[in-house]
Amino acid sequence: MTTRKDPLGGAVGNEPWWPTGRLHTRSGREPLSREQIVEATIRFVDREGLDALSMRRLGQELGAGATSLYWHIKNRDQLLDLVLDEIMGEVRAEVPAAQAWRDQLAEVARAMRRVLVRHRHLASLLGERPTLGPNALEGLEWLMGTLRHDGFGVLDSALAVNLIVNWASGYAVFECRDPISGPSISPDERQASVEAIGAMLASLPADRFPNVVAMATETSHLTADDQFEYGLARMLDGIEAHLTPKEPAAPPAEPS
Amino acid sequence: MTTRKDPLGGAVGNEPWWPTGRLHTRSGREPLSREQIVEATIRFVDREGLDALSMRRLGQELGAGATSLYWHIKNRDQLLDLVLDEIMGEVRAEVPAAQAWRDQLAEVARAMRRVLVRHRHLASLLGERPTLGPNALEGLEWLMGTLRHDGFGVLDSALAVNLIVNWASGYAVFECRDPISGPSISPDERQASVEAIGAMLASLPADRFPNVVAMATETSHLTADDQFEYGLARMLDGIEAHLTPKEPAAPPAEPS
DNA sequence: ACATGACTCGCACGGTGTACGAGAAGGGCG
DNA sequence: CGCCCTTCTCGTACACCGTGCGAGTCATGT
Repeated sequence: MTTRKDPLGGAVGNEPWWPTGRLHTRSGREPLSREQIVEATIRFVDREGLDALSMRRLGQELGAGATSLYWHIKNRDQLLDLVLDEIMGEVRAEVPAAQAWRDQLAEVARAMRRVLVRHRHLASLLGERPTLGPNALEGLEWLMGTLRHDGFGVLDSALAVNLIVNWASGYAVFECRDPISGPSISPDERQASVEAIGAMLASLPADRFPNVVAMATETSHLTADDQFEYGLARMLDGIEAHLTPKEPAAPPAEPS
Repeated sequence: MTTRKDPLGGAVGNEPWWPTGRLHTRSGREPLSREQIVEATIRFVDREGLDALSMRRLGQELGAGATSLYWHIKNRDQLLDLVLDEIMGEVRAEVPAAQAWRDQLAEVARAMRRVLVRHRHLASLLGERPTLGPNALEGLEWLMGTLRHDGFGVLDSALAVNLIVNWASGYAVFECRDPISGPSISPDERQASVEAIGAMLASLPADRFPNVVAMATETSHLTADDQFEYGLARMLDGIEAHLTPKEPAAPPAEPS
């Protein structure tokens, strides 16, 4: 509400574009900000895991008191919503722009998986709370736009986008959940869990679980990328086969 | 130090993680049992939600002290593992036996979604912990067996099963996640909340989110079943198209 | 009669989220 | 200059959490 003159003639009425708030608190440090808290939360959870996250520990991470955070965020749940939307922004930021709808959907799926695997301890949040933040909506809007520009109808775009994004998210969540997968954990951790699960599967009676044992042995050379690309290809094949014969590059398109 | 025996399968070497120890009551009165605790947990969470679950409240549900439960279960996490495997047993129990692989996979996907929606507050657990319990393994073994019996190779079966089960689980988790939590169990109420979210999306600023708004309005008549069946059909189409024309023996052959 | 094993449970400890209110400090205004 | 108002931090407090520990109860084996 400060009515200060804007020397550069900015159009802002309420706030200058540069923070004019106080620079020092009684402890001499810059005040917290919501962005700072969200960033610190992501950093902390990436490093120590989601179970280790508490408001007190997060306060320590920021060199602040635990309850100081509550001036900037409503509660812990809202903080997690902000965190989730932030990494949805990461997805949106790093998906390459492709020409054809098929490549576009594939790149979105890969970017979603890449980001979730990078923040593997945050992936499980996707199963607990809806992602309706501004970044998620903006990404959805953009992806819908590219498909429509390729000649997809609204209904076809919605179904295809929903299917691809849902599947890629779910795949990544399960991949991050399962310690046997997840290429971003340290090798010794991964080795330990692989051996543990392998030993468990080996302990299964081969007469009662012949197919599971066969599966475990014959798929041992498959990486998570292999299975992801397999599913992605099958899904895009199914979508493509279901399209009406009229092809892209046609602005108007009607759902079948 | 007291050297008490406990019914849990402690000191595991290559044993599966689930408890293998037996328990039997000697007293005339019926004491607690692991099955009783698991059943009460499912009942409680279905009624009051996952956040309301605590060992003290669960003890009240059973008319027992909170710490009495710890004789039968190792800790809360193991209890949730048991709960998850129990509803995996529900899935296994109610999937109809079909003849063709395509119908078989479809019925498994539908049963998975049906059970998770029935226990909607438990669905999010799937995103947090792997499901490697005996019921899940048995169902996996059985499904792999049916596909192999239909001529699928081990690798093809594994990829297809993994894809379908992962997708159906993820879809159901997200479906259960989106409706606002509450005592609503009936599908009508659930559908109502889905429509409420659709209405919220349709009220977004149409100039900034034209495609999202168009999607929300044009898909308002779609039920969750419609979208599930759409995705299921696309996925099975993709799998079918990838099969070698005649019979099994299709190596992974992953495109890039 | 006595020991033993199978359970149950009260207590306590250190942790959690967060409501509350006291305080500190910079900016605006007299 | 003093004074207040807004902004922001944080210590304290409260109810609740998971669960380790050991004492207590009771049926059964010998």
